[in-house]
Amino acid sequence: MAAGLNRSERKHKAILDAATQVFLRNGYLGTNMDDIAALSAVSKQTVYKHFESKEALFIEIVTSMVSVAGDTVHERIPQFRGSEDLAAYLVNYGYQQLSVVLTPQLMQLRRLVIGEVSRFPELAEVLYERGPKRAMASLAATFTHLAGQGLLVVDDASVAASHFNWLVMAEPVNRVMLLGDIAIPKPEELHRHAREGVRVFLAAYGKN
Amino acid sequence: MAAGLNRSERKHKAILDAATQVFLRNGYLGTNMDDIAALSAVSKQTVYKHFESKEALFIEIVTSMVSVAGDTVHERIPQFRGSEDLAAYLVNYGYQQLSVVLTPQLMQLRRLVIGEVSRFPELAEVLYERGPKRAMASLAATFTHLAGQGLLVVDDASVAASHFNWLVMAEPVNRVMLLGDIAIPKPEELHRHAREGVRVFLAAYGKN
DNA sequence: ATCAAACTAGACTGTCCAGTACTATATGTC
DNA sequence: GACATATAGTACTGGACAGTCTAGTTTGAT
Repeated sequence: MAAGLNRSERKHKAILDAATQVFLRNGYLGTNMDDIAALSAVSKQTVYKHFESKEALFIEIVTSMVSVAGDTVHERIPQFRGSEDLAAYLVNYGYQQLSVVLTPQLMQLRRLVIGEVSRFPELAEVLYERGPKRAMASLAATFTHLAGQGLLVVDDASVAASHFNWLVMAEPVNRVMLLGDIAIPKPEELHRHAREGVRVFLAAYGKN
Repeated sequence: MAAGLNRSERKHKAILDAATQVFLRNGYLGTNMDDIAALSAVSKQTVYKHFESKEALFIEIVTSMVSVAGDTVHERIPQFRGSEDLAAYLVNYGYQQLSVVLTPQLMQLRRLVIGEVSRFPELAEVLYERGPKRAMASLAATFTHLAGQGLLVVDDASVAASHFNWLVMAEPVNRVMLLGDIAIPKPEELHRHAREGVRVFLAAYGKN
C-alpha cells in the first residue's frame, strides 16, 4: 500500500486535494460537492463521512494552506552572515519572500479569502496573522538584531519592518491580485524590484 | 416630481442603489435578484426591464463605482505651492489618498472585485487601471515636475511613484482588506502613517 | 380622454445543489 | 473465514434562484 496509507487515509487525502483545486478555481459558493466527489474519484457519501459539511471542508482546507504557506515563507528567511554585504542580504531576503508568495496557488488563495471576508472573517484573520503579520514580526526581529550590530539605524523596528515588507511586496502582489497570473513577474524582474526597494529602505534606515 | 426624474428614471436609480448595497454585502453569487427587487421596492419584471441580467447589472454597478472612486481620488490631489514645505505637501498628498480609499464601501468593492477575478477579469483590470495605476501615473507626473524644480532627485519617476504609493497605501489597505472595517485607522493614525512613509520616501528621493 | 409604455404581483419553469437514504460491494482485522 | 466498517452508486428531499409569463394597474405624453 503506497506511502503507508490505508484506503481511508488515501481517500481522505484525495478529497482534500480535489477540494483544494475546486475551491481555488470556483470559489466557495461556486463550488459544489458533486464536483469534489467526482474529482477525488470518491462517492459523495464518502466525502460526508470524512467531512461534516461543505463549510467545514472549506475551513479546513484554507486554514491548512495558509499555515503551510506561512511556514514556507518563514523557512525561506536567509541568515545574515557578518561577512556578507547587507544590501545583498536584504535583496535576497525580499526576493525569497516574493518568490514564495507570487505563485498562482497562493495568489488565488489570497483572492479566495479576501472575497469571503464577510462570510469567513476568521479565515481572513488567520491569513493576516500567518502571512504579513508573521513576516513583519520576523523582519522586525532581524532589524533589531542588525541595529544592535550598528548596521541599521532603526527607531521603531515594526515600522521599519512594515516599510521593508511593503516596499518589496506591495507592488507585485497588488498587481498580480488584480491582473491575474500572467502578471507574475519573471525572476529577474523580481530581483530588480527587490533591489530598488532595498535601495529606498537603506536610504532611510542604513547607517550614515 | 423630485429632482426632475420621471418614474422610470427613479426606478432605474432605485434598482442601482439597492443592487449596489446587496452585491457589496453578499457578493455576486450570494446575491439574488428577488432581494434586489424587494430592496428597491420594484417588481422583478421592472428589474429585468432596466437590466438585461444579473451579470449585466453587476458589471454596470462595479464599473461605475470604480470610475467614481477613481475620479474622487484624482480630484483630491493637492496642488504644490512653491512656498510650501515639500514634506508637508507629500504627507497631505498621501493622507488624501488614504482617506478616500479607506472607506467601508471602497474596501468592500475591492474585496468583491478581487474575489471575482476569475469570473470577471475585466472588472479587476478596470479597478487596477482606474485605481493604483492611475494614481501612480499622477504621482509620477508630480514627481517629474518636482524633480524639474530640483526638489526631488528622481531617476525613474514611475518607480518613485510606486514606492511612494505603496509606502503610504500598502500597510493600511492590506490590513483592512483582511481584518475588516474595524481595522480602519483613525485620521490621526493615518496622518502619522503618511508622515512615516514620506520620511522614508524623502530619505531616498529628497535632494541631498 | 386616449393610448402606449412602464409597472405590480405573484405564479411558474427549469435547473442547481447540500445533504440524506438505501442497497450492494470491498477492505482489513480478529 | 467472519464481521465491522468504509465505500460505491444512485436515487431522493427540500430549498434556492435566474429568468419568464400573465393579467391587471398606473403613468405621462398627446
